[in-house]
Amino acid sequence: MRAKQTSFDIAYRAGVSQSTVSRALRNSPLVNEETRRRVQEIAKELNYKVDRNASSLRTQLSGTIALLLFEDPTNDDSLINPFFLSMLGSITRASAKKGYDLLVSFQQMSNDWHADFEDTRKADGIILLGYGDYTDYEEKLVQLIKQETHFVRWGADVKGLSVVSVGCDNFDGGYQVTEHVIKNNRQHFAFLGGVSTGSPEFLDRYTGHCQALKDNNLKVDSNLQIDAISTDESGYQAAKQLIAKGIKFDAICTASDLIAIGAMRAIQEAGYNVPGDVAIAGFDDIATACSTSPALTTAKQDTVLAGEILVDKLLQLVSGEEATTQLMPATLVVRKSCGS
Amino acid sequence: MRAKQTSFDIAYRAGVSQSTVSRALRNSPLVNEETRRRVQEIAKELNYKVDRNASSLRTQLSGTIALLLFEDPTNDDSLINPFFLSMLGSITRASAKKGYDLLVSFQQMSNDWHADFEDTRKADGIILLGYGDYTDYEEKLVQLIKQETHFVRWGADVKGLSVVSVGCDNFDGGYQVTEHVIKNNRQHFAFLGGVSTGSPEFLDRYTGHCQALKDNNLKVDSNLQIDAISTDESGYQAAKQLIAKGIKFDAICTASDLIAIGAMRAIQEAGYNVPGDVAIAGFDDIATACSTSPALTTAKQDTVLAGEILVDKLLQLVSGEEATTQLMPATLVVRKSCGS
DNA sequence: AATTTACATGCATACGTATGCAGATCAGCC
DNA sequence: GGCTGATCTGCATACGTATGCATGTAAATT
Repeated sequence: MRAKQTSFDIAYRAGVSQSTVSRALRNSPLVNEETRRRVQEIAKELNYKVDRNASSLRTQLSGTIALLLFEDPTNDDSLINPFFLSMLGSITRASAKKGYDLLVSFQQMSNDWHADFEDTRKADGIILLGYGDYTDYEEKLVQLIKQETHFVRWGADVKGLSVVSVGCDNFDGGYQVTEHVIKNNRQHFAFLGGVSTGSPEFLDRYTGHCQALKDNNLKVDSNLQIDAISTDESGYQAAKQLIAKGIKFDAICTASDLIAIGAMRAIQEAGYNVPGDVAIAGFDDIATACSTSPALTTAKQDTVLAGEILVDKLLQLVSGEEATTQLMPATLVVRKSCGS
Repeated sequence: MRAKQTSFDIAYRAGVSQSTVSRALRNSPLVNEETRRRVQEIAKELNYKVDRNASSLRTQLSGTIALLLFEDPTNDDSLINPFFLSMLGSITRASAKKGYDLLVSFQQMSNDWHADFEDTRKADGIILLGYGDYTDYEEKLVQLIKQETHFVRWGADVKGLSVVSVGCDNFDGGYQVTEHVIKNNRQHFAFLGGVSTGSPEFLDRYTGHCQALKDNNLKVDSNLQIDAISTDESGYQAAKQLIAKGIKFDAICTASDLIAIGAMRAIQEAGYNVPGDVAIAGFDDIATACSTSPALTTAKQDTVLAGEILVDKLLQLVSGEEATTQLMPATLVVRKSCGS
């Protein structure tokens, strides 16, 4: 029916050549003001849109960013970490703001991302999102660098690799939260979240936590640290394990809000009052954090800002500029779960 | 450095023509078994990937699906309804399974989606996701149909339009949940969720709710129905409003989990016990639903299945086949918030 | 008037792939 | 041996755009 319009159709209608149409639509200074307006008007009238494939083929630029999400494989497939979903939302908005489309993909570590996205010219650059707790992750990054892939990643800085990372100051976040809880007169701290096996992010949060304890002359009891991955179920189990140990504690710091939420449930089911008997703190500030009862005190990672920075840095790389790793502040968000 | 490989490079290495390479890689029966294997081997070795733009330009097929999310503009930007995020996840997986890429975009109603995605050849088809509670939404659909856009939408069937919709049986879901609560010996029901101004989905849930009441000889008190949009804050406010009315109630059904979560908070803060004094039921079964305290009884919409069906139907349309509107069952998920 | 300059347009082509058509090779058959 | 048919390969071209180069025109300068 309504056959697709090409730049030739516009050219015919406007009485100019196809070249002029192309130039007019891209606001080339080469084309006369009056001509430009006429062409653009006709294009608008006919609802003409540049064929992205032809354009990309010619310019070798796709105008698209690929967002690769890789999740903890120990997680249930259907559950996507809400923190990353929030990042996804902000990245979508940030790229739209820059006029880029966003290709979203859940990825396997096994794939060759450069080949899959840059060689195919599906995307100009890649954003990596996910906790970096795989053994072969670093090797993957090395490969990407060698292939000169344009990419940035969310997460802690990777020592020794010239990778652009945008991450949150996990150490400081863990420190702040813990210090806040200490001020609420807690002395016996537990920590839930993978440390030995977990992601570097979790480890940093734990390290910050421990530092805050030390700075306040409190003891770090490794018996009160229990591994957990970032699901509320895992937090629930970890908390039950913790209770079962029978060691006294009056505060739980966690490596993520999901863990905290699960822990809170376990603690409350065990008959303790939060924060009366036990203070519980999270990390991330996911949307749910303000809907728990009591509302969760946590360290906020600003996902909106993070999304924008990731996109900005990636586009810098794409356009051949340098870009630097950046650490974003974590902000203490005080709610009810740790007292005042 | 590592210059991009083209099919000509492969052809040269394999000692055949570019045409043969193209055919071999697409598994054309025209090409000799032995040749095919050799070509594919070399391609793999050189890590060659077909240029998607060139391929799409030639075939006029993008191998991409566009997912358009439009949200209730009354919502805060940064908050994305977790139900839709869950759908996004399942749609991403479903399209990957079909070998399609997914372009994600938050959309304004004002745009011409056909022009933006099909005319640009960025996508072969479109999936619409969002509550359909705008006045100009139907007009938008009419336009899409007229433009012969390939699209499917999530939501209730649209009467009078030949649109492929995949939606949940909201009426039945509302009915089931309400009936379950009634069986737990509740008599005075409140309902939170936009009815007059809201989406057709919310209205259906309410209608099912009312029908269940009637079938059980219970009264529908319109004073106990309060509008709310799908955020926990809105649910919180609505519940406070409800309490302020001073009318007796022992059960609250809601149009969404987020509303239920907000309502639960308000109810608990007011000193009531859930479910002892007041039963609270949700709708959707978002991830958070099992992490509230008490865990939320709700009507589950199977997002994984929904995502697959949406993608399947869209691809049917893209390939020129017919596709039909489909209603998916809602499943009662009994947890703790309504008694047993 | 001749020459330069500035500006605006068109011509021709390349981006990398997919495919219709023609040609080549070879087996099988009368 | 000549012919048909089957099987495989290559040639040539089109998809729709962007851009280097050449061309054309009018104004400005000498």
